[in-house]
Amino acid sequence: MTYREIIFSGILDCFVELDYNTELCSIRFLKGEERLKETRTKIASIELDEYFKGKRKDFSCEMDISRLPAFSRKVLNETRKIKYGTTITYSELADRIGSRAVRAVGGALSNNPFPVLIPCHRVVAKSGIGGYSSGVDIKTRLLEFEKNRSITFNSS
DNA sequence: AGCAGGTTTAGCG
DNA sequence: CGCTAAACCTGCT
Repeated sequence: MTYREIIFSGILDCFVELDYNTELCSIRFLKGEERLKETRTKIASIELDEYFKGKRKDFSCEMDISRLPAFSRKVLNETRKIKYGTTITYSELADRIGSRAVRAVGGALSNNPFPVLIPCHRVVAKSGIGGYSSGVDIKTRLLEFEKNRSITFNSS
């Protein structure tokens, strides 16, 4: 029994698919042009939708990453601490978990099952934006969006 | 074992 | 500044 919800992201101009089991198990961006029907009943879908509408900065929903390798879990848990509208580099993230495996950090991020919820887009290269498994264009838009939105949050 | 990464640094033009 | 090469560590075959 698997359950699927779809929301639309205006800022990314694409649909986003959330797969649930008993818990949320994956998030991905849909590339196709086709119109899809949106459904938002689960907490993660609702919170993610609010995020895309600029009404939410952090997430309360549960994310199960227990089956991932230990190193990946460390990386993702550390990534969750990065605040809205800010960025750190791959090497800094490696430092924070007491490792020098900057490349492996990138590898762990590329396997992030919950993009946006676990803000791997906030990890950038020392010079340049770095990569993003769903496409660097998405990463760029997310960062731009958060940067502009931070100003709004602070001044309101 | 071997290999490929969402990197980084240094070295050279 | 741009390009190349090598070192770094983890996870998959």
